[in-house]
Amino acid sequence: MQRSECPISTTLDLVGDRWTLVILRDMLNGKTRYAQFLDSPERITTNVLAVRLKQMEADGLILKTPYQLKPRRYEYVLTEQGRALHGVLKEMCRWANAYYPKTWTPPEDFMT
Amino acid sequence: MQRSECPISTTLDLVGDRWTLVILRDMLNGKTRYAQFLDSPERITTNVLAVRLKQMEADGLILKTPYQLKPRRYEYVLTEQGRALHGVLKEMCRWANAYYPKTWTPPEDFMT
DNA sequence: CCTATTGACTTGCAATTTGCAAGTCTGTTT
DNA sequence: AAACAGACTTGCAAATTGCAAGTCAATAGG
Repeated sequence: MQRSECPISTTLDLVGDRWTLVILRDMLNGKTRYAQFLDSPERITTNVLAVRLKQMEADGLILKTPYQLKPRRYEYVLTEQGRALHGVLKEMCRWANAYYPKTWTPPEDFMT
Repeated sequence: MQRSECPISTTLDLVGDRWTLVILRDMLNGKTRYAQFLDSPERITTNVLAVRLKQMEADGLILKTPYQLKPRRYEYVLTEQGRALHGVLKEMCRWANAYYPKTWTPPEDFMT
């Protein structure tokens, strides 16, 4: 449900919460599995992770695919649409590095 | 309270909600006053606007200044730190325009 | 067979944020 | 006095988040 046709509010309708872009960061950095996301420094909780992943899948940002059938195990991979949010995350890194000097410097390949 | 020292999560600790970047957009587009924000197409509610503005001021993104003393009236202006989030919003416009074709095209000067 | 393990969630509860709608407060102006 | 404008505040309910523990299904191992 779109709040308006402004591109900014449209984007925020999908990713304007505390966690979605954190998960996207992890996926851009190669994480695909449940336990990997749980292991990030921000310590997302399982209920929030589950509901965010389901929403991201519904929004077309990620795909949930089985990586093993016995027992059935899943991984989550970015779609092209999800991957295209990389620019937003890069700009966030630039901003935080400028105004919060204690923040980590992102790997060079993340910023290219 | 920072979740981690990752620049992305640090940024999201400040702007990772449904409304802060919508307000920032309005301010980048010249809005400064209460009624102007209330008049945006997304129809923010007064309680959310009030609490978001207060938080943005506390975080150093905006300044609340009186524009008139009788009766006392306020306006909100971006700090340099707040203005520097423009890049994030530009990337959001690019993303939404690419994947949600019905979204508005931002003014050229917004994207420069 | 039973127990233990792993991965992927789910549940119960409480606090916070959001949304709806109405209201209050202050200081004017008419 | 009543009306108006601006800047919030309040009451309520729904949604999101956070904490902690739990459940479920399908193994694997003894």
